[in-house]
Amino acid sequence: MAATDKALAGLRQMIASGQLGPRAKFPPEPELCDHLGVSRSSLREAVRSLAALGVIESRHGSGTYVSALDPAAIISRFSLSVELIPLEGVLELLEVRRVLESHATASAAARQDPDLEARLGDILDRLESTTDAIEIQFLDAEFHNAICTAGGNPTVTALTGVIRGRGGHYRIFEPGADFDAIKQTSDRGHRAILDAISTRDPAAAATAASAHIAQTELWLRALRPVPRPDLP
Amino acid sequence: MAATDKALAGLRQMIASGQLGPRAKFPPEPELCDHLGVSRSSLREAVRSLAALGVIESRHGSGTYVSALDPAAIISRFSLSVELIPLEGVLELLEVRRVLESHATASAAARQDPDLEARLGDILDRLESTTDAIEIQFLDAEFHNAICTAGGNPTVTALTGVIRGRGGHYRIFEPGADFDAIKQTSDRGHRAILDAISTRDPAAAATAASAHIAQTELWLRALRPVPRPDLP
DNA sequence: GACCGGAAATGGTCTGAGGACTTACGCTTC
DNA sequence: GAAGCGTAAGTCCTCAGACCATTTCCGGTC
Repeated sequence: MAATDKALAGLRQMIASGQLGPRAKFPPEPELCDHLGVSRSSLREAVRSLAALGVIESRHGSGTYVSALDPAAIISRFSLSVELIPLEGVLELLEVRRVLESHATASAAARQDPDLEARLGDILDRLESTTDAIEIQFLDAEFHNAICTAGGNPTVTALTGVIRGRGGHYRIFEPGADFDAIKQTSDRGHRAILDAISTRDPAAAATAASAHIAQTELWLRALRPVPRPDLP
Repeated sequence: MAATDKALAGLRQMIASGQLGPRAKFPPEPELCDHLGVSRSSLREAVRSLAALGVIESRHGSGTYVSALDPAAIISRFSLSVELIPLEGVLELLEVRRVLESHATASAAARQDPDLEARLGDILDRLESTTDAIEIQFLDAEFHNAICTAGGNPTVTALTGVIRGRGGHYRIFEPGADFDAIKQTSDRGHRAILDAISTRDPAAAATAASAHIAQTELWLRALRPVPRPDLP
């Protein structure tokens, strides 16, 4: 087996076997090299691999540690790769988001949480009164994120967040011919979701969320916008 | 900015900017080092990071390439990290699987595909006639995988597959007091799913799939099995 | 034209050295 | 005695150079 792969397997097994639990500290690099039988370069490449996946963390001057192994945190690491997926693949991912967020919205509607309703109402008020693309994206994320969080499953929140982040790289809300029509439809979609949550109607909430995201998919398919450079 | 991070950002931007599309070849390492202003070690660690995420691939003796950037392939890379998540987190993930696979099963039921039904029936026949834990897991995976594939969204198939693979690390089907009861319930659950698909009833299919996976969640919560070592 | 062997290109691994950051400890000071 | 501070040890980070392993390509041979 190749050196880096051997180191990778060794590190993974130290965690998988339970020898090192969440947040545990690894031995220093020289010791690990000796234990695994590879050079420091190979070991470090293996460490970087697992760090990229959110499984371990290196802290300069301190040591190398197992991460908290929190599923939401690990899923969030996907944004590094998901953000590079071309539009075709993003549409596949949006179906995942539609299904998951529809479910989370239904869960949120099933709960009795006046605070959530007030916060969502506030977000929508601000959202409806702005035409700034950056602010629209920010408030939209806040709205959906609050609902998913209320849904109760952090993993779902993280996953939908990653996908939404990728979708946000495409400029739907760009000044142009369709801007006003799109913005109005989007605003109405948000209101429909909030109404369903306010009336404690999970089925209506699921439908409204599903329709709202399906609408986004349609716009992406129709407009085929190009990804924009990173925001400031 | 640290050297490795600088290299990482540079590589990502080469892809994000469209300068290098799917399957494109990177310049040789020495050239990249020069271009990015970092040493070869730092560059290689950055390359390993992106390789771990399924974004790029190094081929010994040939070169370094952008991957196909296929969402399903990228999601499959998650299994490396998901397999290390403790039971608590796995239960959160199983809710994701339940929702997604329920959706995919409904989609499969909505299609007219006699081939699928025949194949699923064959799998279930074999599944019902074995008590070998390894074979049970294999056939179970084949059953669910065939349904998700028929659902039509490869991303969903990959995601549910990753989560199912993690669940499979826990020995539910272990010879013991409850083995027979659990096996029978599981078999009935599979039949219910196949029946719903055969009768082209998406709603029933979604319900059956959801109930089947919810049952798995209950078993995991109740039995709290320990992860088993890797299979041969 | 097909096969084969060697040379070139390229990533993989190892070693050694020095730098940068964090942490802990002992000292000083109040 | 407690707080602040500086030093030293521990640890990861980066660089440089050399050599190995694999793939690819090209020319020669049959």
